[in-house]
Amino acid sequence: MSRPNRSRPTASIAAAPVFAALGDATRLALVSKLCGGQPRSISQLTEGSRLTRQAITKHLQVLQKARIVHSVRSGRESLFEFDPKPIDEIKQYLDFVSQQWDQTLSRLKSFVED
Amino acid sequence: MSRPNRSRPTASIAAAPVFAALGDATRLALVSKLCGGQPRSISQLTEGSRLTRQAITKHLQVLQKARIVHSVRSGRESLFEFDPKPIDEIKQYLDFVSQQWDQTLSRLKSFVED
DNA sequence: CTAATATGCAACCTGGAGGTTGCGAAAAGC
DNA sequence: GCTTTTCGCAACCTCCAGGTTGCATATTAG
Repeated sequence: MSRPNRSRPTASIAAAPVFAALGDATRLALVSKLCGGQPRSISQLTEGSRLTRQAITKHLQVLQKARIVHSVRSGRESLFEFDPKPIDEIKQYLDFVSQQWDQTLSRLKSFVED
Repeated sequence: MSRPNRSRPTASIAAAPVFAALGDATRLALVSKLCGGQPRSISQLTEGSRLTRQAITKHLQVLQKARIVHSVRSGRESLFEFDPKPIDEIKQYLDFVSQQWDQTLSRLKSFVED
């Protein structure tokens, strides 16, 4: 069988859409609200913002396409709830990057100490 | 003095530009190359890609504005090297999000067990 | 039933992201 | 000195993200 191939960068390029979804202050604020666990309706999520409900709706759909969030219809309102998997995945990618960099630093250190 | 104010979401909205900088497959590939520690010139970084050198240059400038990378001129070529701080910062934000979610799960668990 | 609430859908606008080409200038090779 | 390399700058193009307004529809309240 092929190598286990743990977290090589080529595969992690799939993380780009998740990063892109988080690359907006409005959407980051939405994630911060929803990761607390309580599902909230679009109107509730619009409440604090100066943006329109439709703008917030579009942002929520971007988050939903990145699977960071999903919606459940309940009566006349659609409730959005947080989904942790994509964020765990990009954390793995960032850990890979940090680890590569730390290896560089330790190689440099042992070279200087030599 | 004002509260220590550890990692509340409002402050972490400053992470949005860093996420945006990582929200592109080309730039993710550049980061993956550079986090290995070896500084590389623009031509070297263009080598594998199907894009133009100027396109790669623009991507590098985006990464540089997000402080994920910085350039040093050396003769006729400008070498880019990785900078770990912004990535550490967004890792902290993601840890905050995961932690919030985990607290929700444990609250739910203790409620069910009750 | 009627009114208020919550949402969906569609058209529209604007700015900037991502990419290209063309040209000029500085460094290095020969 | 002449020729490559390597890069920077600028103009230009296309497309979509982000935002708005307007209207239609379903659901709940009274």
